[in-house]
Amino acid sequence: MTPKLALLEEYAQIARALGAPLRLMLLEQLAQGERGVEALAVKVQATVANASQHLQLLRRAGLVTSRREGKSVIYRLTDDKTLLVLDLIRQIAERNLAEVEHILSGLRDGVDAPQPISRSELAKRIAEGSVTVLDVRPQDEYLMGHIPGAINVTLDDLDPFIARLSKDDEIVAYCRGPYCIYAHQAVARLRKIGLNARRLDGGLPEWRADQRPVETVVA
Amino acid sequence: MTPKLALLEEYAQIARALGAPLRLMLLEQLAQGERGVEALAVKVQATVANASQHLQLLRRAGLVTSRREGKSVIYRLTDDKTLLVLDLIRQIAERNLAEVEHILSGLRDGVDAPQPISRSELAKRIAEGSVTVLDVRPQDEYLMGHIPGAINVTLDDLDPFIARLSKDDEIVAYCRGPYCIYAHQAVARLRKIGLNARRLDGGLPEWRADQRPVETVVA
DNA sequence: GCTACATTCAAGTATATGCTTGAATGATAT
DNA sequence: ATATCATTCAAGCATATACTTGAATGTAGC
Repeated sequence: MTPKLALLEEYAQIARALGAPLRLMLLEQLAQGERGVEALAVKVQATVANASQHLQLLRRAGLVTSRREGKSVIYRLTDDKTLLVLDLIRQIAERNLAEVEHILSGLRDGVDAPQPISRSELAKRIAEGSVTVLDVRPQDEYLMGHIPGAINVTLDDLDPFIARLSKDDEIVAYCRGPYCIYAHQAVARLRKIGLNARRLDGGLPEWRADQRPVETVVA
Repeated sequence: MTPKLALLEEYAQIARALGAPLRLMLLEQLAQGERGVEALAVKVQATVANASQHLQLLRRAGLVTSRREGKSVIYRLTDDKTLLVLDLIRQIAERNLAEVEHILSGLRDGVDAPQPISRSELAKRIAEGSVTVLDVRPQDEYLMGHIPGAINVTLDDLDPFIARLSKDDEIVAYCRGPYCIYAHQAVARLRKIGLNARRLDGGLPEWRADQRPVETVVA
């Protein structure tokens, strides 16, 4: 019976690695692309030492790997399946935890949002030129890669930007992925003033995983 | 930023619920079908109070629900997606954790096992009558449901049973699901003595989830 | 070699978790 | 009502985890 327990302990270790908000944020960042420790620490608003410790825990669980590059250590996701696990957990949470439904309805701010648009649908609309795509992530993440033609507008910049949109435009917003709520918030605000806005299903990592084109701004 | 953290905390709670071997065993049992607290406690070799506490934690995470039935409380899985998460975690573990590979190779006992047979393939072979199916779970689980025609042989009973098998038979063994190692062990022992044995991909819950027929022994 | 810089390690503290034990609750049957 | 049974609660202990702080390690450039 001992090998069975040993195996379960290994599986449990992976699950525990996903069991802290800060580590989920780190994984969300790493889903955008590989990063150094300090950049990650800034993004998740933790001290460098703390971020480093969490990253090492993720590495022990096999979820990330690291390499040295000069003075820096660059971390990246080991396995794309990790993103599938995170998305499944989110689905389970939305279906079974009243608390989650409550938080999400708060984000919707009394506005009824339509179903998210699928990535294949969005690709078609982009080809037709019949859609305005908003990337609501911070600028540095936008620069590292975004959906071709997408306009980078953070939530803070949204109000001044609204003047450039018309009620006739179809607007699609996206951000980091299933855990990112910026797109929810942006859509809620746009719909509240009568604009035709929807969320994209998934974020940039999912778009990229579909082998769809990604535009980069060269530094 | 507070709603984001609140959401992540909910997701993390689900992940943490999967972060203890005992709870994984409870979920494995519940994947076979709903059960009362005491039956579960016996199966996972824990005290009733301890099992009850773990079950309550799983319930808080939304992974199981319970109902009262007379004096007993019956628990069951809330969402079939939970099994998908468990299977994904197992896949990640096997790909990325050297420790897991090491444990599994110990189970194989120096024997090279072929790829598991798929469930659709097995269904075809059963229809042809060209396969001997072994259910290596404990008898009570076999009685509650098994693949039609499967023979119930626990690992303890395997040696006396071997005489009834011939080198010409194609043998397929299965047990509870992806976390169950009985089938690995049975296959290793059968192959060691030259028999043509393979494992089924997944266990009874996966077979059932495929809408395939399940045979029950009425009490 | 010396210095600067990014990351990791080590120690300390507060909090959370897993398990045990024994008592409390809830439901049924007499 | 009382007795019985299954489950849950409550308290206590040992261990694990999250975060902070300050020191140690490793690499690059002078």
